[in-house]
Amino acid sequence: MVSPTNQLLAVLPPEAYQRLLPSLKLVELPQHKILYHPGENYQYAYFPSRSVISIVTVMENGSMAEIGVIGNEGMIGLPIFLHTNYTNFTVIVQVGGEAYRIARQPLQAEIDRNGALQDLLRHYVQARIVQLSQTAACNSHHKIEQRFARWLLTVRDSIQAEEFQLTQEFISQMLGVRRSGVTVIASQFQKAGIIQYKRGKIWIVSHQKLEAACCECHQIITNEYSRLLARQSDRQIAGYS
Amino acid sequence: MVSPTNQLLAVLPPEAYQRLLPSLKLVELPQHKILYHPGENYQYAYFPSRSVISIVTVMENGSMAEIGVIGNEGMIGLPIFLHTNYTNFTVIVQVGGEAYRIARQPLQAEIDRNGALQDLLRHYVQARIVQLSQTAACNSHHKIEQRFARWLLTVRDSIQAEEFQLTQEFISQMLGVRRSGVTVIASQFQKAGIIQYKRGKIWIVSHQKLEAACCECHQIITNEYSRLLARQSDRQIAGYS
DNA sequence: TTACCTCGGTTCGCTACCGAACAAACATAT
DNA sequence: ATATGTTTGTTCGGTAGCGAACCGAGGTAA
Repeated sequence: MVSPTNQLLAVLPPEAYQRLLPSLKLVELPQHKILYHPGENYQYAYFPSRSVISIVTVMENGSMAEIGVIGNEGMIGLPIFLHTNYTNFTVIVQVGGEAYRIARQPLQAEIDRNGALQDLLRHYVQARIVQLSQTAACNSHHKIEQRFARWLLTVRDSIQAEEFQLTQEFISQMLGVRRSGVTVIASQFQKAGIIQYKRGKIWIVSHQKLEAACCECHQIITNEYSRLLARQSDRQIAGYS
Repeated sequence: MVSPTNQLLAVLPPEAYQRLLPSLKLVELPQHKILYHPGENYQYAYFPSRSVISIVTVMENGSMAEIGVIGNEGMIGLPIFLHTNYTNFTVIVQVGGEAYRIARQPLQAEIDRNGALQDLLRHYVQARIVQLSQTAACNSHHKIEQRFARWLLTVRDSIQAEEFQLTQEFISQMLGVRRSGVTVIASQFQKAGIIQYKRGKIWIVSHQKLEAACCECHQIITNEYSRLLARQSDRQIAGYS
């Protein structure tokens, strides 16, 4: 198995990475830990390597909506890059595991060099915007079945594993639907040989079948991430000038 | 009536604004004109002053979802700022009117000075992300009635007028619902003395009642825009350092 | 053992919204 | 005035998903 790491950090040029390295600390994020409450200032950014982090919003009527899933392709901490201190969303660990943590100041210092990290984060912002936009469209126009499939694929890609610790109750909150709604679909998927699950553990049996059950949204988001997060050198050849 | 202009341009310090001025051209955007097709490179940015522009995505099943509304508080052209050339969305003029247009190069040049414009756009990106996130949540959890009310308020704020040229058919596409669904709500709103409409023209009778019919989402987005787009001088006092 | 808690399976009636179709009112061009 | 297209009003059956409730199976702890 390839050494698990974060894709954003991996595409940085060696010099930039070396400058960040002393400030990066590998931490273990426990499942369901809340990294940021609404309005809380961002003191650290996180680059997940084997964890999945969700950004969610809680509405006045009490219902919840997940508005971002960040895995090893991304970073928690855009408010630092965007000079805006905080957001009104909740940031919660969805699947526990390792992440690289860095404090605000050293990250800011590297960004302020106007080099590769700044370029990379600009592209990353665009990728997140596309992810968000597609989520907005998907939420309103696709069925629970497709959204559930997409969500599983996203988690799979984020932690590069086919099995994870997740209850249907938790999944239903992320999808913003009833728990019993998830149960019905999960049971269908299990009968169809797509997944298997048992008391809070769920694993993907057939990746292909899962993709078939999914809407186009997953592919669109994946494509956008690969387009925008190619290596610096590639970008200098093919990119904008 | 105050001179109509764009709020982003208005909060720029005079020097930065003066540098942009020779490149800014006031253009008239006709209703329903498509500014960018999916994948099309951004050659111009637009700062609406009295127009409203929508960013929409069309899904494989043919349904449409609006993922952004930009009025005089915003800009079309984030892909230029983010160095990513294009998006896969469609940009269409929703309510025709004036906008300031600027070509990619002069805008990029001013951004590259690393001054006030770059700071401002960073904040603007954050505001757009919040807008998008709230839209995603709103789309899945709020009723057509509330979303319709919110949408009208957004348009009102964007062009600072109580009356606009919009068919129910067009509105239904922006909301991603059936046209007859909009008709029913519009008719209710008219009976309740909230709006009036007639063959493609619609006007707000009671702003207060409209806000009452709306979900919290409009207020949340509005608050975020005012927080982040305060004048440079204010931000230096209260802001991040 | 007993008790308790968590997780998943299943059912009930209900509501919002869909897709489709058709009709009526209005506007514009001839 | 007549014809044609646009915009809105209304209705129909159908369905996806809701909220609430209840049950049972599996795990954990005394």
